[in-house]
Amino acid sequence: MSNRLLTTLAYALLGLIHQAPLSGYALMRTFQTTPMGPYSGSPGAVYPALGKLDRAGLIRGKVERQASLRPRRVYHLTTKGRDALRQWLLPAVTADDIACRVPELMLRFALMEGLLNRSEVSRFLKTMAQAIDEYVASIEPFLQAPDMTQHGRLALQSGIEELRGRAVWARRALREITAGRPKRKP
Amino acid sequence: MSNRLLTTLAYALLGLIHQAPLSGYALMRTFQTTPMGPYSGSPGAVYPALGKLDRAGLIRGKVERQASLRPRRVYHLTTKGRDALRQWLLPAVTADDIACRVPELMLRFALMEGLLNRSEVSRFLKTMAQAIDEYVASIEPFLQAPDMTQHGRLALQSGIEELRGRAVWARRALREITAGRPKRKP
DNA sequence: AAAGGCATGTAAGGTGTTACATGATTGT
DNA sequence: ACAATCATGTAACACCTTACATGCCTTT
Repeated sequence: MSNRLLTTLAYALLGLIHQAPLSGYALMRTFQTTPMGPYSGSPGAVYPALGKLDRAGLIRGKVERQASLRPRRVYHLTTKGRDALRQWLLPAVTADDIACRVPELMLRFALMEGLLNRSEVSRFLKTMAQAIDEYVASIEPFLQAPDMTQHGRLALQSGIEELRGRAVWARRALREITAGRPKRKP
Repeated sequence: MSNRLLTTLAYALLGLIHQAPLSGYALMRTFQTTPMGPYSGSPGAVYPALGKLDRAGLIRGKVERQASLRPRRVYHLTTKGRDALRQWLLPAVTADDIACRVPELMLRFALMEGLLNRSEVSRFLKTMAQAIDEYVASIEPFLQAPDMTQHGRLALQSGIEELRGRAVWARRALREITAGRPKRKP
């Protein structure tokens, strides 16, 4: 079902490297020190992932400090890596994404700047708002379910409110991003 | 740092079994069909986890259909399992929880009914609201950072709004849960 | 009697975590 | 000279996913 070629971590690495060439350590630090939080700042995840991306030809590391036993590699994106990143960023948002992968959607949004054009970004945000509406409509009936406990109902309400907030955000972001490109008067 | 004995999935299983004795299949179905979504509805995760919990003495399976080659086990919680579940549910919420583990916090809230008393639940919600305030205050400065891209800023705003909404929710839930126990007039 | 849903389980494979090991650079 | 930080990497281990295998039960 999921025809993803890489893990979320790998795409996050590609996205950050696209914004600016970085070393493995700098990538780790980015995860640790910014609110991008839990896409893992552990060396045991980042270095093997970088090695794989390099072997797959999606990134290339330029070695500084060459004569040393400890090389320091600064990675940059290859054309192939750019394409792979675009393939991940591009798809429209589905209700299933909303049910299971909201954090990944926000990561995609944060990393798509400069890789998707304005109409592709608009499509992302529009389909995201729609998918939220659809998913929320599908889970709201659970609020009335008779076997729902008080805590279950409250937790579900919290989830629904979170998603409604994200839909509002998506529509606001859409306006902000399309701003400066006013509609031509007929 | 994390002195957790079990995985989130294992605690989720314990919590559901506490609400009502269930079979492995019924547990999987619960994950698949309710908005508890992605705590995994895959048999390759659920059955081994149940086996481990059984061997550890946290749950016990009553076998129906005994003579058959395919037993059907209905699991119920042992005293030891109840204690382990309580240990997971009880701790106050920290800013680090907010940064990395919000979904798990919501799961804890949904499953603590009937195991924690009213003052323990109150503490959970109060510390959650406080921890959110604290964490949001710590990440808000990033909005003004000069190297922030437009998408980065928008994504961060979305995250901040989500957390603010959860803090509002926590305080509302606190009122709802403490309702019916009015303060005695002096 | 066949089909489809109920129900339990295993095997292979990939990924992430933790902990550790090591080297380089900078500040005191 | 020493400590702290920068920086890269590996090994052991647990876990989850996917795919598969198997058996029971109800409906048509």
